[in-house]
Amino acid sequence: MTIDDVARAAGVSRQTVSRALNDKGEIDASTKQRVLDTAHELGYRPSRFARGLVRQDSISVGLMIPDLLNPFFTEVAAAALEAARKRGWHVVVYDTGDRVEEERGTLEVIASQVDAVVGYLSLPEDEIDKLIRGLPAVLIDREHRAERYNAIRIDGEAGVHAAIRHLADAGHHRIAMLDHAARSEPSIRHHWFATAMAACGLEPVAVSRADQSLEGGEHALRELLAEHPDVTAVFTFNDIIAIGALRAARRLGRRVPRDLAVIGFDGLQLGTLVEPALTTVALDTRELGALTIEQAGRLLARSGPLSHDEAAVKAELRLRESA
Amino acid sequence: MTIDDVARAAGVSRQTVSRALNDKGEIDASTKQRVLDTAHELGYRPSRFARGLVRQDSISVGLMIPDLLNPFFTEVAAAALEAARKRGWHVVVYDTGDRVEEERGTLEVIASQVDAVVGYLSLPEDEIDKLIRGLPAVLIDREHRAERYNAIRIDGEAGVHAAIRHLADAGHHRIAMLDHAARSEPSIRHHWFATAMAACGLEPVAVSRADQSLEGGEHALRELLAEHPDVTAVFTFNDIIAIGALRAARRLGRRVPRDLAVIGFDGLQLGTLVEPALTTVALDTRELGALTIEQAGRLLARSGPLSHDEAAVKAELRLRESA
DNA sequence: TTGAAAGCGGTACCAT
DNA sequence: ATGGTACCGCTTTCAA
Repeated sequence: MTIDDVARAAGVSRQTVSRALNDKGEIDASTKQRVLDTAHELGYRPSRFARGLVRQDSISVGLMIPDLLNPFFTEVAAAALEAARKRGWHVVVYDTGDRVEEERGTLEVIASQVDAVVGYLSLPEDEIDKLIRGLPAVLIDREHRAERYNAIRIDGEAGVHAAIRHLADAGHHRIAMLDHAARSEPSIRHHWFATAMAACGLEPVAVSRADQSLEGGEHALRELLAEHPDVTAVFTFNDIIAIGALRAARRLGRRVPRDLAVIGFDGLQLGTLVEPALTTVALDTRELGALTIEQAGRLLARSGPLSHDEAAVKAELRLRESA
Repeated sequence: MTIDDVARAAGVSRQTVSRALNDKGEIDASTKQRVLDTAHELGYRPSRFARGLVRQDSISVGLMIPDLLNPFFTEVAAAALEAARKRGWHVVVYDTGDRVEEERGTLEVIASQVDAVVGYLSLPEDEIDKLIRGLPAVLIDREHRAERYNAIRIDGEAGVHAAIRHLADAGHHRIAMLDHAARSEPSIRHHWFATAMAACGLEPVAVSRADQSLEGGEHALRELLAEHPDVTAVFTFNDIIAIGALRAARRLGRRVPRDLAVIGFDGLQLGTLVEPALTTVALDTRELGALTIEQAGRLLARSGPLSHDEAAVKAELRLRESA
């Protein structure tokens, strides 16, 4: 079913069909109506590829998200969508379910579908290279693993320092961290935590690892407190883990923040919803999304990319109730 | 920058370039390498449109979501993405921010970008008609407003009946509902509520309207209880409103479920997270997503669409702690 | 107002 | 192993 079929059925040339469909002038009203009618009867739809080929507009970017149901990634995705819409871009979203095979498969197929890829990728850089073959890419939060690709960094150093300082000022000196358990190396957030502790003249009581889920946080806090009952404050890799910890604390009968102070990382809206509201080192996810899209735009336009400093979003301490 | 530029630069024909890029056989290894190198130097990327034009594969659907940050829609989106990925489809996501203006603008531009649209649309059908001009569309949860389009319904009748029956059996007879405030007409969920109440021989104490937000639910419950202090149970339009109500109840010093029973609708994961966990009439969002994509597939294949009964997902009472 | 022809940027088929 | 040519389905330019 092509434009020619419609033309034939309506007894006109295909240019006339094109005119009718695209609301161009220079066409008799009755002809137009007749063409429109036959097109409708035939159930004709113009090929988006043929159209795109000739009108060189419309940009679409692929957005890679590890798990859309994780509220943090939901916020990032929403922010990226918003920034893209302002430019009239289309965003093709892929949820890789945190599986590298899915990442691979998606990247393999993505190259012929979008003009750029943005988002979270856990594959090593050389493998990404092979898969996307020059497709412009903007990776988010690669921590120390972003060498060759343009990445948007999350700079939580000052925020974490402020958080630890806040705990220290409140008299806490038995402080622990719940880091994530995904990769074998400690996270960069842990690094910030360690230097912040040192700057306050404090020694971490312990650093446990938690799955990035409510249950993960709950479980990890229970274990932590079992081993170190004297801990009075915890800093966590992210808000999800922190909220799990909050729940564990409540079930253990520890009152937050009186018996145990909890500080998360991310600044999720979800944190305002729990009781007590979560104190956290907050990220501006909308800025993160905007920067990501901005960087993609620069790559596509081949104008200079954002500098190392510009390509970062700073996180800052947001005091609520849990610390 | 086209395939011809690369061919010229490498001193070969464009077919040879095509072979090199697509890993076809029948090409000298050294030639291939030379072509690949020049392509890389030139920063050449094949046009996805030209490619799509000749290889007629790859389907992409537009997914319209009113507000991705609303956890319910996040779940639906994730479910649709999952179902689409199983078929190898690409999903272009549009967050309309609950504004009809955005809906219009998106639909207008979408027709030349995707093979089908699915999701939530609040525009009236005749306006949708004009905008998408025959693009296959699957609307979700149009309640009673879906006449001509294929829609996936949410059938909560039995679930709501079970919920009200549960309340009645627990001795509640002062029951109210917090409906949504979006449209002027009462929701179909309200209709189910009303018939369920009647079936139990009960008379609703009141039906208030709430914005679909935590604050909306909180506010609405306060007003409701101010006017009708004798209410002992509420059924809400959705879980978000219910969670807001939960918060209001706690702040008013009403213990849930002892002083006030609360039942929501949707079955959000979020509801397991609040304290007490929310009893709700739960929807299988994954099934909803799967059905939506399935229906889109049938429309594209021009095979028969799902029947009225098949195109529905049933909601059922999920007892947790709040009632 | 309408139609013929020339692309848009690729891939596939058939020679060479 | 490589190149010539047709063609994918549509829009734009130019004549008629």
